[in-house]
Order: sequence, then C-alpha cells, then structure tokens
Amino acid sequence: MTNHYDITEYKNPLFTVDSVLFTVKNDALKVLMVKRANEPFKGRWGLPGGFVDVDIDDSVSMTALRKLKEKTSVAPQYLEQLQTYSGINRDPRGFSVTLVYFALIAEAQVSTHIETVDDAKWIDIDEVNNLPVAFDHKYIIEQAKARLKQKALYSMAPVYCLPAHFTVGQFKSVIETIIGKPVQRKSIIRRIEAADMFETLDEKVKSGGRLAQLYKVKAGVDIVNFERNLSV
Amino acid sequence: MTNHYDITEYKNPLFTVDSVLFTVKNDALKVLMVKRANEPFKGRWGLPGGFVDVDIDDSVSMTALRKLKEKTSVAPQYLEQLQTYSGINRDPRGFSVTLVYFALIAEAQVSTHIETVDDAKWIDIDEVNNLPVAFDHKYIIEQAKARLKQKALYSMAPVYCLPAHFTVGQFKSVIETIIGKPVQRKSIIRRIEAADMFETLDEKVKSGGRLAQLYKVKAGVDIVNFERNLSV
DNA sequence: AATGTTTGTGTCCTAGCGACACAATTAAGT
DNA sequence: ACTTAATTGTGTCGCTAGGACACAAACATT
Repeated sequence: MTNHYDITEYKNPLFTVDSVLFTVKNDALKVLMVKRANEPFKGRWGLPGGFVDVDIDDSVSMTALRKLKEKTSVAPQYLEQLQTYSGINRDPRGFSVTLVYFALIAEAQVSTHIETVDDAKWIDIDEVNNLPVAFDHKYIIEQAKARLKQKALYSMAPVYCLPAHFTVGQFKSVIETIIGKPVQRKSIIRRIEAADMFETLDEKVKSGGRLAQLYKVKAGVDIVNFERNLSV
Repeated sequence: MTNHYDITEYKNPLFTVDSVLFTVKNDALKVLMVKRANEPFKGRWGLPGGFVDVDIDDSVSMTALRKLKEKTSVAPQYLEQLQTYSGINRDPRGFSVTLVYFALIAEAQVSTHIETVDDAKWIDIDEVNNLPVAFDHKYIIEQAKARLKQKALYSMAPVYCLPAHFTVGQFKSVIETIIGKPVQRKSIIRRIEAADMFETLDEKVKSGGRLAQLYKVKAGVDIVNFERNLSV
C-alpha cells in the first residue's frame, strides 16, 4: 500500500454545494432559483450553487457564500446547513453528493440586483411545482421550506427576512407567511421582549394607523430559540 | 468547452462519511471510537467511517451504515445526519469534507461484539478529551453531544439507546444521563402516553421495588417530537 | 410484620402562548 | 373640528403541559 495520499487515487463522488435562499416579498415566500446555463439540465431552473474551488474556498460555507454572491451581489443575513443529498441517480454524471445550505435575506437588499439579471429569479414557493426544475431540487426546496416553517415556530431567525429596521407588524406578517396561518400580535411582542435581542429605535414609521415602533437587532447577539413552539 | 462530464476534470475535495454512534451504558454516555489503522493520524482514535464506495453504496447513508456495521456488526436503531465539516486544514491530504451522521443504539445489542474486537471501543463522553483523537473529531463529538442533549428535551429519540423492551425507569435514566440533570418520572410517563408510540407488554420486570411495566415501540411508528422542551 | 425501595397516580403550581377586549394614535373623509 | 377606519400597543383571562411533591401500591429483605 502506498503512503503518499494522492487524492485522485480514490474514486470520489461528485461534490457540489447548493443553497436554498428564501425571502418574503409581498406576503409571499420566495426562493431564489437560477436558470442553468450548462448541462446537465441546461435551461431548467435550479438552486444557486456549484463546485468547491479548493484554491479559493477555505471551507464549504465559503463556497455557498461565493456562489450566492455571484447571483445576489451580497451575502445572506442568515446561513446554516440544511442537509446533504446524495445518490447514484440524481445526477447523470454519476454518483453525486450535494451539501445544501439554507439562507435568509431581506428582499429589499437584493431586489435591484435581481431585477437586472435574467438568469436568477425569485420564485414563489407555490410555483416551484410548475417550473422545469433540475436534479432533485424540487424535493430539496420542500425540505428547506419545512425546516424554515419549523424554525419560525421556535426561533427568531425569520427576522433575517426583514430589513435592518422593522416593525412588529412586519415581523408578524413574515412569520404568518412562513407558517401559513395567523399569529397573535401579542405573541410576537412577548417574544421580542423575552428574546432581548432587539432594541427600539427613536423613530416610528407610518403604517396606515397609529405610528409603529421600529426595532433592530442588537449588535453581536445570537438568534434566540424558545423552548415552546407557536401553535401549529 | 467540453461536454462529456468526466468527473476527474474537477478538482474534487476529499469526501468521507463518519458517524457519531452514542449509547448509554451504566448511566454514562458513551461514543464509539475506532483506533486508526492507517495514516493520517495512525494509532489515534477517530470516528467510524470512511470513503464512499460508489460501486456499493446507493447513497451516503449506506456508506455510514456499512462502516458502522463493520465495527458493530449491526445497524444502529436511529440514524440521522448531523452536519458536514470541511476545511483546508482538517486533513493533511488536502481540502476535505466529511459528512457526519448521528446514531443511537442499545448497548446490549452490540456489547458482545464490541468486546471481542480491540480496534473499536465505547469511550465515555467525558474521557474523549484525554484521548489522542484524530482530525477535528473531538469537536465533532462535542457538537453531536449538544445535538443529542437538545433532542432529548423535545423528542422520544433517546428510546433508541434502550433495548426493545424497557421500563419507565430505564427511559428516565437514559434521559437524565443525556441531559445531565434529574427529570420528573411523571413527565416521562406523561410523554409516553401522549406520544402514542409505545405499547405495554403483558409482562413486568423486577426493579428493586414494585414490579415495573415493560414498554416497547409500536411497529411502524415515527419518532414523536413535542412542542415544548423539558426544562433546562 | 416491619422496613426500604421503586413504581405508579393524583394534584397543585407555574410559564408561556391563544384569544380577546380595549385604549392610543394616525390618516382620511365630511 | 368631528367622525370613521385602520393599525398599534396593553391588559387580562384561559389553556396546556411540564415541575414539584405527596402518597398509595407492590415487591424484597430482614
């Protein structure tokens, strides 16, 4: 047996990194999809992602960020691993493994950029089924959506679908869009107070009725998780 | 640009699959570790795992199961993905990616086999720090332990550290071992009833006092998650 | 029969979310 | 200026499920 560790000596599976980037726009959950310029599945829509560049990327999260930046021009506000999908049949090139990240961003932060390109688009989550989708990305998006929904029940993470300054009403609306049913405003307020990860601004904003208090995420705080879910 | 998709044309990172297999033995949380027979880190202890064999494995979960079976002779009762770890520095052979699974098994199911081999051992979770450990596996085990602890608060998954027939007392003990603090017996009983995933056997077993009711998991049921955590 | 130990049940307390009423503000219309 | 509609913010009651704890039940040992 040799001892020099030539990596080409192993029959490595094809490894890629993809991301499911969500946002909420006009009370609808959207996912960023990219029209594939190359085979396989050329012309169909898929998740933004690609191969690791071992000369540039220090780790796979950098691959995910790099690929997302190519499409949105900015880094998402929230990024975590979803899952790895693999199999012998999911890619015609052979056994493939894809690590999928799960990301959130404020729509306003990327709207101008997305509108200027035509190979990347926000797709309404309910319309993914009507698109020609590459690989098993339809299934992956479903899984990511389920994870986002679950997360919205116990975590403050959905705040990263909002702009830096936001109101309780906006936050409530985002959560309702994600979990697909109404939520008590009071519950949101209670959690905002309990989380202790937001601060109020000396500014209010008009909202069709009484002026609404603006909040922002405190600097350097982590996302707070609660020990109880909102009711399903 | 060519169109024939030769996978060797990409500089693929080194991809491996490892597993953190937990069990509870004598009221202590144990993790299965393997003495490495080959470089790198030859002679140090690491997680059971290895390379995907694209000719045998249909997906990466099969790789995890196959490698675990090599060490324990049986498939774990519970298996889920933990996370993927990657980086330019974690393996001397170059940029590497490892997908880590998280597994649970009843100690009794593998005790005889583990005792006959000397390259695989149950390591007390508190003694991992005193071992020479390969790669970043020490860190990975910490993360897996945190995940297991969290899971024990809202899920029935820890039941898979128990034999097929078990008592409330044994279940309570396993949970206490995992989360590191006492739990009310009443809380366990309430959850067992609410989960509706167990059935009582027509058999009781002695336990130092009153005979204890035996339970087993109903056939074909999924693990139940609760909407509230046990207190931390 | 007495004691100790573990199992199982009943009950009260408590934290946190759901529901809802109502006050406080603001814009728009008359 | 007054009214109306809309939205924000507060107070409060109820419900649910876990925490705590008392106590009965069942078994072993002495």
